[in-house]
Amino acid sequence: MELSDYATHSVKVSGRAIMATLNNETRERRETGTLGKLMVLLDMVAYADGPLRFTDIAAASGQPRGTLHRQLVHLVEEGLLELDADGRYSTGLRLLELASRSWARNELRLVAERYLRELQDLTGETVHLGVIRGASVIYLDKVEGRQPVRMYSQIGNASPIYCTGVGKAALSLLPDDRIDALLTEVTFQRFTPATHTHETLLAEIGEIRRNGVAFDREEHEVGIRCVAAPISSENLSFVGGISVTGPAYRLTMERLEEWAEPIRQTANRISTGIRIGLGPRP
Amino acid sequence: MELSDYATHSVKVSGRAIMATLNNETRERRETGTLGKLMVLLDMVAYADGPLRFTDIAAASGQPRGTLHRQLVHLVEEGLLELDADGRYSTGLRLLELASRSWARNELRLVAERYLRELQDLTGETVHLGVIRGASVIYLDKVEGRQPVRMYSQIGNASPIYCTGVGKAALSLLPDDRIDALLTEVTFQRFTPATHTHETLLAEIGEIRRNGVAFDREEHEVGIRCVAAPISSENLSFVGGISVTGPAYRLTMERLEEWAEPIRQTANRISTGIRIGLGPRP
DNA sequence: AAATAAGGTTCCAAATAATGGAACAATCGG
DNA sequence: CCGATTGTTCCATTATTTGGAACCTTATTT
Repeated sequence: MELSDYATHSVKVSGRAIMATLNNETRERRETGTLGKLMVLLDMVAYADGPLRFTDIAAASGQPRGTLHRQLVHLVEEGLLELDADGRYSTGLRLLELASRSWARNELRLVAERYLRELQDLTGETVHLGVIRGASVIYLDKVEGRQPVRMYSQIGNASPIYCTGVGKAALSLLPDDRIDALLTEVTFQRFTPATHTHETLLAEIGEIRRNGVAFDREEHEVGIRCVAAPISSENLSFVGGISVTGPAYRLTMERLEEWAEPIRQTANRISTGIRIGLGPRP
Repeated sequence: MELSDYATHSVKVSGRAIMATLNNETRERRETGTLGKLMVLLDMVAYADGPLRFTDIAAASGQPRGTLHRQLVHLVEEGLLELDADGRYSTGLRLLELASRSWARNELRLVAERYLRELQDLTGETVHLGVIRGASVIYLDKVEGRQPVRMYSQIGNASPIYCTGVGKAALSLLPDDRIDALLTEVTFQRFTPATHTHETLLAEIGEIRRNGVAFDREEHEVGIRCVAAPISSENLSFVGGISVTGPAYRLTMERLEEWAEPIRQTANRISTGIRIGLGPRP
């Protein structure tokens, strides 16, 4: 009942749209056959507001019941979905298990680890590492201060590219045509009075390119500011960034300016580390 | 080169074996068609020691090159795998993204959250929440002390059932025939001098049933002890547990005994919370 | 520099798996 | 107890996957 509108829309938008891989000149060819169909279901369940019943999924996916049934059985057998006693589907622990492996071995994360910590020590604020995927930033790691933390919370999270420090910093590395291509897919949602529009974002990109750092001036959330600097592989096969984030009352713009230089330096070190293939032991 | 032996074996063992769902009397029917084949590949990459090249995967999977090629393309298109500039495959960020959603919404975790924190406050030590999947314990959450933490590290991690407090506690809830069924799949690896064998484990299960708590007396790692208590849904459709873990020098057996009662109580509250469907707002 | 090998990719007829309509259970509400 | 709703199974049809072979492309050898 209250689950009846997990929005076919937002599923597609937040879930699948992210799929758009960055270096994909020839878009529109996600012919992944059987797997593609299953992933749509997985997305739907993952991005729903709560567990979904068979009927809900049937309605939203438009698949005939017989087909859907077998698909769900397969997903459950593989542990990608779970079916509880009340007949409701939610995502399976298998995902967590696979992601945990994936995360633990991620090369960028391993290289960046110690630098993030250094930045945290220097600033005392929360440090993030993120990567661009499609028109979103996905956070790969986070080092918080002394607080008792909800660490995982941000990791793996996907945020819009246009109102995060990491997103803007990363964008600034891309050639204009790629930026344009990316931004056509984006709908600019106004999170705060300071959130960018397409035009103001493009204007700021120029500035970011000159400075080598991007600021988030409460553009995503009121009361939250950050400084970020870009990271990339040599051929831009991936781009991302690191940022220092905190409450506006503590992070005045003056203070953020002070941190610009160390952030830029750290980002450069990470980029270099990636390029020369520094393993987990730099 | 150095990747040539990512062990077809350990892939199957650590990866797929975990799939064995608990309440599956009629095993041996993992007919998941296309999806199953792709998951084997995903597992292989996820459980390898590093990125794999096409040829490595081809050799290990035994698939003809043409077939394998298309399968990998599909996995990459869906973001489940990533192909770097050197032609090496590793797991994709899509997994992290999905798992992050999954984790954030997990009902058990949401119910348990505040209780874990309470236990952390009481003991000052690290508290874990885990669930049984096949013959492994998968950690769902972790609350650490004041240290600057590597939070994610343990979450999603799969550990053997027979040498973890949570695993043993959870086992103790199951009827003997199900325990037997589970343990036939298990090879008892000797991690420390105190690690259980099949026989000693069964012996301890009786004791755990009487006490309602399980101890890990340096059975998985020398110098690490823990107390754990079991959690379950009404019909045992899932079983798991919570534990308090720490260094042996601080966690004497006397101290662990003192915590037995609070842990038992907390575990009971969580079980009740689950059963009456307490949402995230208890 | 040419020849050879190894690593990847594309093609296509044959084999296999997915599809979806319909018939069949099970559960629910009155 | 009936009718409605929800979930499951069956099976001929349709679509996808398969795998061998031919084909590129890059390293390696002579």
